[in-house]
Amino acid sequence: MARANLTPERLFSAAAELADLHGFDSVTASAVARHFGVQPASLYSHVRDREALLDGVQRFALGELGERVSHGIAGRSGSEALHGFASANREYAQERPGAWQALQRTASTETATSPQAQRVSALTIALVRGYGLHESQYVHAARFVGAALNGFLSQSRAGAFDHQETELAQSWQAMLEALDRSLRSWPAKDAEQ
Amino acid sequence: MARANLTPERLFSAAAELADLHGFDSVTASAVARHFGVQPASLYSHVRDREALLDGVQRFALGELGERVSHGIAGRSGSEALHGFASANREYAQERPGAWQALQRTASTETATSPQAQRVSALTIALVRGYGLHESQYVHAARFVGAALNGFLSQSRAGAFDHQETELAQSWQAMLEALDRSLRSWPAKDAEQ
DNA sequence: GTTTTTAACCTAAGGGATGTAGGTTGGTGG
DNA sequence: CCACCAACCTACATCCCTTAGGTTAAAAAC
Repeated sequence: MARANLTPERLFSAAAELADLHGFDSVTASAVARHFGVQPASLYSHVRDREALLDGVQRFALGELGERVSHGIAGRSGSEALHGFASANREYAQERPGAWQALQRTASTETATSPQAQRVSALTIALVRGYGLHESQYVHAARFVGAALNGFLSQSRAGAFDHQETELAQSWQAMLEALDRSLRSWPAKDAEQ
Repeated sequence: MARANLTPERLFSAAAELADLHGFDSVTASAVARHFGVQPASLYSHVRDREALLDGVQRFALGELGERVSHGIAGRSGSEALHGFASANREYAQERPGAWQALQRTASTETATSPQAQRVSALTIALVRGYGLHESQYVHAARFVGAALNGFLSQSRAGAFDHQETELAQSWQAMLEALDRSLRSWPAKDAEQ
């Protein structure tokens, strides 16, 4: 009986693929085990429990997103970087729907402090820095941008928007313009206020 | 054996309570049945399956949110209405965390077309109308506002923001100001563009 | 009030998932 | 080659979901 050579990393990426194919909710220890042709109990040599498996998928997805975002904003600033950043997010959600959904989970401490999470965070800060904001405002602006983009993608996927494709693209565009305007007019408050 | 007098509505609101107490993921047909002192199989006289149960919780939550938002924007416009709208959302997420989480599900067609969903949508449109936007822009602005607020609440809950309470409140405030600015500067495009 | 009907409940059953404990064995190192 | 170890398996207990058919409380009909 040759061994399947499971590793946590292989589990996470395979689970992400399964999520893309069948939906994030369908990712179970059993489904992943079937994918590798082993018994479900075998996975517990590599991950503590299902929660840890899904956490790992989340970190995997963060890594992929960070890669795309990094490319999307490379060499750009201001409005162009914003468009690159936003497109990277949107395309990831479209091309990796199941993996993207993993990002919506409540993050474990391990994930929240992971290099992958910190990379995405740093890239968002870099984006808003390109608008020349006061440094004390970076974190607020970054959260705003991240929230708006992710919120839009989340709500469009969840069916909260009654939409046609063209109209949705217009709403996306209008949102990017709104974000751009608000970033360009961000007040120069310093840390004293 | 007296009957428990189950109805779909009672199931949905009880499930929402359980979600608040134990987390949305813990809401199962079995848990709800235990709450009412009946066997799990009995629930299927009232809901088609677990999915339908969770859908109902979502509509229940939409109803509650709509009620709060309605009060939050009553008699207000512009920035004041925005603050009322945002506060209603934030307080709902804080006071009904489990029910709020039900809102993040992918909506069924029944839910997306429900009176509750349409009310929340109409209230959001009323909010942006108060900024004097061109009518063709209502839907885009409404989506932007809804996405930003929900995205922020979602990410703060999910641990995506490394935060302290004071800083988080400042980010929230900064976001409201950013939203206000972007709405006040929304371009007056008409439908031809 | 009594009887009949109906749908709300129950039991039984089958299938699936999760995770622990202990056993077996493939692969590595000496 | 042998010893060791961790990766795998089996067995098991517990829990969940849902269907089919049976029982019965409550509503409707007389």
